[in-house]
Amino acid sequence: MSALPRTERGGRTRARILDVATQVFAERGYHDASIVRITAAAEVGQGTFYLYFASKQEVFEEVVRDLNQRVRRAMVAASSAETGRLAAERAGFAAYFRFTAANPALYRIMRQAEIVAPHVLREHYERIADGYVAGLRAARVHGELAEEIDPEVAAWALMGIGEMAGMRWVLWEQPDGAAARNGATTPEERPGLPPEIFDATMRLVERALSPTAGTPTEGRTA
Amino acid sequence: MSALPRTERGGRTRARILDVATQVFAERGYHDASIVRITAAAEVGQGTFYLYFASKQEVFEEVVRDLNQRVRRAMVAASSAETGRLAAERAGFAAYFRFTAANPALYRIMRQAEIVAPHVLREHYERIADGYVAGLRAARVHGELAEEIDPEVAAWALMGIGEMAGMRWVLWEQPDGAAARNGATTPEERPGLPPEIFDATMRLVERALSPTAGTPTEGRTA
Amino acid sequence: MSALPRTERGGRTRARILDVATQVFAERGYHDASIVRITAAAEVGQGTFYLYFASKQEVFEEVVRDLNQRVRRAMVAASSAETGRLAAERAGFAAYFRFTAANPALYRIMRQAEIVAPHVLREHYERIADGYVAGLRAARVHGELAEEIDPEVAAWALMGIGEMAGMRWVLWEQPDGAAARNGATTPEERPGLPPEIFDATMRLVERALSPTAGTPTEGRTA
Amino acid sequence: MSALPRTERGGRTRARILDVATQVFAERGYHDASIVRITAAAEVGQGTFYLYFASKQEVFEEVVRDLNQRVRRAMVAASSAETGRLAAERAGFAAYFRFTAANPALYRIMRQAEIVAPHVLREHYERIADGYVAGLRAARVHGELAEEIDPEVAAWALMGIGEMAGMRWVLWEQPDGAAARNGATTPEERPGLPPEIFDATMRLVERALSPTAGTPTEGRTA
DNA sequence: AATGAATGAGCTTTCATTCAT
DNA sequence: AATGAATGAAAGCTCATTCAT
Repeated sequence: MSALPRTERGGRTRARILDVATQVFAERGYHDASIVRITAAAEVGQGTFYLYFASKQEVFEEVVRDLNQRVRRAMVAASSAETGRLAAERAGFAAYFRFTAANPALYRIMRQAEIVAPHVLREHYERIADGYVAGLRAARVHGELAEEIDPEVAAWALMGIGEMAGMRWVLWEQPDGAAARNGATTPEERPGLPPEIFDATMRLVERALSPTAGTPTEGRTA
Repeated sequence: MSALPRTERGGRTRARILDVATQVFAERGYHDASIVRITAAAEVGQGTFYLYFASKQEVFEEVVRDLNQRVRRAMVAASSAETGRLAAERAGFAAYFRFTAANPALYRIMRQAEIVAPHVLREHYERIADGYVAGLRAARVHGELAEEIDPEVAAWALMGIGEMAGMRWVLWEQPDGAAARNGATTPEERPGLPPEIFDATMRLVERALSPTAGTPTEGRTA
Repeated sequence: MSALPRTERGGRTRARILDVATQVFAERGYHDASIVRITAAAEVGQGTFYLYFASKQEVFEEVVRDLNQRVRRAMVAASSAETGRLAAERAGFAAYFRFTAANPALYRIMRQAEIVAPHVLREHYERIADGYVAGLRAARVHGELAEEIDPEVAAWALMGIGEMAGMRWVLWEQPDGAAARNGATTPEERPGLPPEIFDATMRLVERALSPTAGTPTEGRTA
Repeated sequence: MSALPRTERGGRTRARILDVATQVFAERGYHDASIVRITAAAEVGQGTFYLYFASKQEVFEEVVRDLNQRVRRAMVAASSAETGRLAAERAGFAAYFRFTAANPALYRIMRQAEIVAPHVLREHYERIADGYVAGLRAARVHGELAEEIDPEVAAWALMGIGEMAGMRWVLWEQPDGAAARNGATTPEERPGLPPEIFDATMRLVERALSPTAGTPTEGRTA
């Protein structure tokens, strides 16, 4: 049976296993990610695994929750640095792409979650959507969101756009070194998405949401 | 070794296996969809499977290609019935949701493909995107697509919106019998998506793409 | 059930299967030599196989008997061309090596027979031994075999020497093109064994058997 | 993955599996010696097998190497107890037959190795041959080997004689209880081969090798 | 005479999990 | 807290053989 670690040393062991599990799940898929492999990579015995996690399924769910927390924190951090509502949204979007670029595990693990742990996947999407909805409601209050737009529907649309663009231009391009081409150096500046794609995407998003649609936004790069 | 069936009887057997495999993969996931289960459901011997497919992986890829073909055909059929360009796009979108509602297998199988057969998944998305791009280019020619919108980016955004909305409002709602609640009777009228959601989504899409953005479209139901 | 072929065409089919089976058994071993592979190589349907052989085991035994017949014929033909008794023996030996060089299948198939069809293997060795025994008895009558030598024991010793030398210097050397190095052109002259090894072997054999032992034989090359 | 046992308990388990595998391979042949059968006979779970051996092929090779080591040790032990060179050779020969009589597995497994693990089989023969060559070279130095005899060729001839005689008079006779008939009691005295056959064989060998050939040796029994 | 579709037992191998130490 | 030996069910896949055509 699993339990919370009682000592600091135990805490470190548990964290190491969780970390390694994330990588292994992402690289090999849930089913090929055997406990043997995970424990070997974490340099612990197989039995040790079961001190901290009740089952393979359980680590997987933990991994999903962990990733969800991390990506949401990155998005919140980025958007709360902005003052304008849509500017905040744009910043959050960019943060999402950056996270994806830095943690391709996110995608691959979420894909698996559809089968392995559907309820946790649902939570993942719902929590991100909630963040978008909150942001859009705030924008609405400030008159920055077109009246005819439903924040709920818009939130899921934004997520879909982000996920698909992330897959297409971040993940698939990654081996080609797209990020490097951007010439950006600090993580804050690295957009994840190629800048022209990011701009085109934001233009589309802003046309959809902004009350003053049709007015092209300035071509800022995220 | 697998081979193409040489007799009509063989052709029927192969088709039955492919069909059953689609269901089983969708219901249980690639890993739990054992050959034993597939062949039992298809009511053939296990060896028979290997007359027509070289491996489990191979049927899976075949299933993905088959679904891709079917969904694209449904979309093309629906949109080519319309005359206006964006009307065609709207019709294709609706067809996608209907297909999703009728074949929830599509989603679940594509999610798995990310891990099981990434190159085939890529083909799947690229082929659908190509369809959108072609439609949007045609719309551009007729002045129905805003100048500042990149058809490529828009295509992937549309796919993302469709996929996310389909997951959220078609798949997740399905056990609740949402489709039934709609009161629609013929498959043509069944929108897949609840009509108010479909409308809200189309409003957002049309704001994003149409040159006359900001002008709310009338609330047609797909 | 299998039956003897009734037509000439059937005879050809059966012969083709037997021939192909010999090759496939030699190349892949009894167990990896599947009926599918054999029939495919023979370009007949799987069912056709069972028109001529009752089972896989049966073809194998037939193959063993066939090879035994062929190697004995080669040996008899070679030795009956000689007049001296030990000269005949030497010629038979050489024929054995030549056959081995030309049909490496012989070895590989006999090795398998130990497990797959032990009684047929026994027959194989006993028949060859019988040939040697007959030759040695004739030599004894002509005073060409030392009194203290038991023909039965000598026969099996000769077979052992031939088999081991064939394995060591014919089979194992074969990829190195040892036969080619000999510069011999007609099959009759090709010794199978490198000539210096063949001579050394014959010297040893003749010392063992000849009544005038210790008298080195002239270094003829087979 | 297989690994060396890390505890004493593991060492015992591995040894038991290796031992049982030798018997099962000899009795049923490589192919019919299923892992299920081996592990059942060793009274361990199937998975346990794979803790110590990577595959069926791997145990088989290990078994071959193990047998090779044991038979060579038996031969060396027997021949190093003798002082005369050819006496040593004779003692080694006898040891070989005794080993064969006590471990019929040797033959049956080596036959299989031709197909299953040819390179290991080759090592097996080469190592034994090396032993003979060393012995014969030493005999040559002491003037106990005829000048015209090539030690290399003689070594392989001796192996061939030993193998064939062992097959014919040890293995094939065994079910008839030949060894028992010999009336020998201690393993040292049990010749493996019926004494008259052993003597006849040694006579032949000594004629072939000894510089004073033609001089019948006294009919000592091994 | 010839075929190829169909079968299911049986193979090797993997893996999450338990437990004694 | 940590380990690694042990397990056995279950997986994917092959194959000799049968049989309807």
